[in-house]
Amino acid sequence: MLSTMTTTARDRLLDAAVAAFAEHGFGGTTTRDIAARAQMSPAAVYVHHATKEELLFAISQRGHQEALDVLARSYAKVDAPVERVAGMVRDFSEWHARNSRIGRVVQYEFGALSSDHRAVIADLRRQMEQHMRDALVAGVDEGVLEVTDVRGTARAVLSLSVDLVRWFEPGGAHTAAELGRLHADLAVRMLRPSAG
Amino acid sequence: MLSTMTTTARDRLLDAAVAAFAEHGFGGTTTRDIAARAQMSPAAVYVHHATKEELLFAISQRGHQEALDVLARSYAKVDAPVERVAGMVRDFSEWHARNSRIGRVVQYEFGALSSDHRAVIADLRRQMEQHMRDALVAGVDEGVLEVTDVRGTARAVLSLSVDLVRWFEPGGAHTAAELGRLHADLAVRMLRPSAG
DNA sequence: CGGGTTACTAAGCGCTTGCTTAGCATGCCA
DNA sequence: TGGCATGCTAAGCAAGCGCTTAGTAACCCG
Repeated sequence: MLSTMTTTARDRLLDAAVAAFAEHGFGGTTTRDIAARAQMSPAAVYVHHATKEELLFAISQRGHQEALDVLARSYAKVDAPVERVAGMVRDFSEWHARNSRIGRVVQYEFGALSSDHRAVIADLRRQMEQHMRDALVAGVDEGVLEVTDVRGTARAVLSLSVDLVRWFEPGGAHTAAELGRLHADLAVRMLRPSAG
Repeated sequence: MLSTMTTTARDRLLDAAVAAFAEHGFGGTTTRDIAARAQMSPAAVYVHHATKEELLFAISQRGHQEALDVLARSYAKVDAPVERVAGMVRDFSEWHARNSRIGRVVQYEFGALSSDHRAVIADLRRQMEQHMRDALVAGVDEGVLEVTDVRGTARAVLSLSVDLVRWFEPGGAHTAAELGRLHADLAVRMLRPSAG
């Protein structure tokens, strides 16, 4: 029961911090606000995390790792390059829509991390871009994708998914699944060889 | 000379605030930091702007208006739908690359605005999306673009340009002009009717 | 049962925050 | 020439900040 309670309190704190950071930004959020959202005293924050920045790092690392896992799983699941890229974009967009608050925090508060923590996160980001580049290169090698600037195009394809955290709201014009399908379709059209 | 000096001091303050907000976020920036960057005393900030939030609003309004003007000019300059969309994406991406710090502030600090100011900015954003939707619809009507979800696709096309403020650094792998051309090419491929 | 660990709180320390006040030089207009 | 507006600064106020300290209740293991 103790370790269950511990995990619960820690997670309540992480959830509260995600909500607060997404709403007011890292610099605009007080540790008192986080504590209140988690229904604890201000000092309780420091039982589980040494500083406010470590709370952000925990959120950022978990968020990036989850997103990377989504991308890696979608990469590994399919061999045919076109269908593989489509699946990656679909799942990556859908994850960002379903986790848009977390996405906003991890994308926009990168600069608030300490330089050590920033290096850890930057490495996770590099891995995401590498997965997408690998997927593009495989398609080019098989002649089913046409990409002249692999680095720039990989970024552009990922932008489609990432940027939706800026405006996505559950209950809006699109569901997460619809956005995933739309973006996958647009990405495939972006990458297919021009006719002729 | 007086009005020149006034404009200069006001603009120095705006520039300083853009740099500070882009680096630390709105909540993480102190008015003392802004004043120091503009080489003034902390109180001088309040000679030109009533509150820190009004400074952000001035930056956000100016930034959004400039970006909207870029889009509107590119829309008006060309009639042929495919070339028009290509020009809009090229110029919009290039502007965001050349003004990535301003772009970061106006995109990521939207939530820090007062609700009155937020309404003004939201209207400018609506106009941008409307311009892109109009451009897509014109192409669909002429049969030279294929778009099933106009609203979602317009957002996706704009995402290509906007999202680059998240990572673009002058002196990186791409120049602003190169990114504009790349994104314009990708957008056109996204929107062209499938062969057959 | 007793020593130690864990999860927490009430209170608060020292500092920083957004913003204000009082005052001063400069330049313009009557 | 005198009165007033403008653009600025030095000093500082009340409030709020991140984080610490001292202490308590509950549980765990020998």
